[in-house]
Amino acid sequence: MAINITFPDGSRVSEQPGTTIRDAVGRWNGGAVATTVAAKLDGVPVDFGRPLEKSGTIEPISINSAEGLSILRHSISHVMAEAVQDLFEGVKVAIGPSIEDGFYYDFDFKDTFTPEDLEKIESRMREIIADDRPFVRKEVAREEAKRFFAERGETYKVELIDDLPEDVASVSLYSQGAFTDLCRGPHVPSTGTMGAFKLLNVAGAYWRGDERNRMLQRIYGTGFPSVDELTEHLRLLEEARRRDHRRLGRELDLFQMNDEAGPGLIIFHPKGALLRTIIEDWERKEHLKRGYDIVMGPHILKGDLWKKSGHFDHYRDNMYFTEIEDQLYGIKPMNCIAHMLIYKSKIRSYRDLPVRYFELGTVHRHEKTGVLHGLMRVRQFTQDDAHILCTPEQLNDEITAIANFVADAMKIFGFDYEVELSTRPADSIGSDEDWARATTALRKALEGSAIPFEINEGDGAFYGPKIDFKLKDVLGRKWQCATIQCDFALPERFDLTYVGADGDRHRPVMLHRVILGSIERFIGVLIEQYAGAFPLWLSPVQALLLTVTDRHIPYGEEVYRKLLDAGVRAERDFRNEKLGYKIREGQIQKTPFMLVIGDREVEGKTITPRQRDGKNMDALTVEDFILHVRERVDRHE
RNA sequence: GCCGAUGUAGCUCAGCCGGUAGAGCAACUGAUUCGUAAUCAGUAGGUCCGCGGUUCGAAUCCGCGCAUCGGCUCCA
Repeated sequence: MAINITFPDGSRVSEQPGTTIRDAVGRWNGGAVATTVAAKLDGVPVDFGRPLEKSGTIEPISINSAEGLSILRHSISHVMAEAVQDLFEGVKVAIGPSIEDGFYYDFDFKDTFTPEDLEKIESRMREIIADDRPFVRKEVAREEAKRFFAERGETYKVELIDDLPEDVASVSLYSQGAFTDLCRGPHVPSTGTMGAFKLLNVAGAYWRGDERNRMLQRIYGTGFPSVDELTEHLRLLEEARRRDHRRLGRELDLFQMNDEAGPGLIIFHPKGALLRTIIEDWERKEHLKRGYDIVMGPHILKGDLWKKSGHFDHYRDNMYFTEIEDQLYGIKPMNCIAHMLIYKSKIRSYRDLPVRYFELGTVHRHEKTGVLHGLMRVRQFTQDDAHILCTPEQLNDEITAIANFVADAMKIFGFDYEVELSTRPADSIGSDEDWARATTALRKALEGSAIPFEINEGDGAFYGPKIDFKLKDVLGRKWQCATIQCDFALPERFDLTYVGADGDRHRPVMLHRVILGSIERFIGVLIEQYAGAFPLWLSPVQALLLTVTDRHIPYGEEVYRKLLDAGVRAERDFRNEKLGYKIREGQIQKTPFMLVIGDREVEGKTITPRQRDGKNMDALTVEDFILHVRERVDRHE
């Protein structure tokens, strides 16, 4: 009896049961077969060679789609696992999924894999690919699969099967040649369909991502349908290395990290400190404009306060402590405590709310050595932190205003971002009702502004749920910067109150929020975003003055003076070097403007700006140049 | 914190099987006074990450520690 198959374009064909999807697709559109790696049968991804059993819809998955790419990479990971087991005796396989930029497979092996091993594995993979072995799917009973892997000593697979929900009666196995893996699939039809791949590096990874478990060896690789796409991806990796803020930070003389000073501590050089000052000045201005008050708190506060706040019980491992005259003091990892003390300094009326306390607050957090990374992850950093105390009724407007603030800031710096809502973690304080209220408030504000978001279960702060803004840089990498946290717990613990219109005392709600997050991290992201070529308004040096010969120095000094007086950040290179040499150095430093001063300029009382893109502006007076710079700085260019 | 790799001049890197350290760029000095990405010549520069061990002798081999890099866990 024939069955009816519907394709995405609406066309229907009649097929005999047992016909493969491949054949059906071939009859529908012969051209599609070559680029198809699998298909969705009634919306469920399955192998291209799967026989049809009943009527339904088929949607081919192209190797050029995101889903197809993921299937390809997953298949490559199986081939890699086979190659590894071929080459090395006693390797156990764990898991090997496709990931955003490629794939990995985790192995348990007594020896360690070296970069040379990766080459050997790649060669063996090419042999397997040349064999063009089909990926064969087999559905077996759960117990049979367990026996199968137990006999082969594949204890990780046995554990995976044991942990399946009880109602799962059977699992699927995929084999290519002699290698069989527990796998949901689908896979590409055969090992001949592998596109272009490359193994990249080997790293440690805990079994099931739990640090209490055994550490396995993870081999990372990437794969693409074509060699060209692989080459382009490798070029992007190279580009990322070229933009690395640690490298540019040294080359542009922005900051250093110093072994003698200690890990995770940044020393800002004049240009880095200037860049930071520009950003911080912008922050102060923006916050005052938006109704925040600037405050400043101490770096250390008595231990009892940290006990009261819950930090001592829930955040102690991340804190540093010191002792003064037998009194325990905690070095602040967050800025909220002092802000609450400011709130408590007098009786507050509902008419005073909301209050918004802003501080460029420098905090210290103990980070494990292995996580430190340039400016992105450090032990001392400064947050553009604020705490807003408001009535429950004001909560929505305040959260919305912060989200708008984030949107405005990200626009100025040229970033896209994604939003996540993180809910209550296991280790936390406060009542269930308060957590529910806080989470709802955050969600409603996002929904009210039609901001799309994803839920990140159990990832909130210990005192409240949070909205995280993950900023995306030009290379598509994501960074956590802005965050809004809704907190009913700390106002309770510190007994913060306001007098309501009814004359009674009420509890305010506290919002913790940062816009750029850590200034250090944000600068790191900015360096990579702009590849060190900062826009004019941020550039520590906006204009570099270059003399052609020594006789132009007096006029050069005059110009330099005028620029400084006008607030233009200028530097001089009046050395006795050829112009081309000075320009090369200025260009390497990515200076927005180089102002050339020679006979023509001295005579006409002008300067000739050379832009970073290599083009010259027409000669103009210093005054006109200053106006030009000011206009562009005002537009945040 | 865990797994792995790495650590030589300011930077990038070479240095074989253990025999006492080298290049390019940068720096400094001199000459050159020059118009849009590198003028020429010379000089100087090293705790070979640190400590200990093996050895007649260690940058090189071994151990411990520190730091960095790539990941994992964690996170702004």
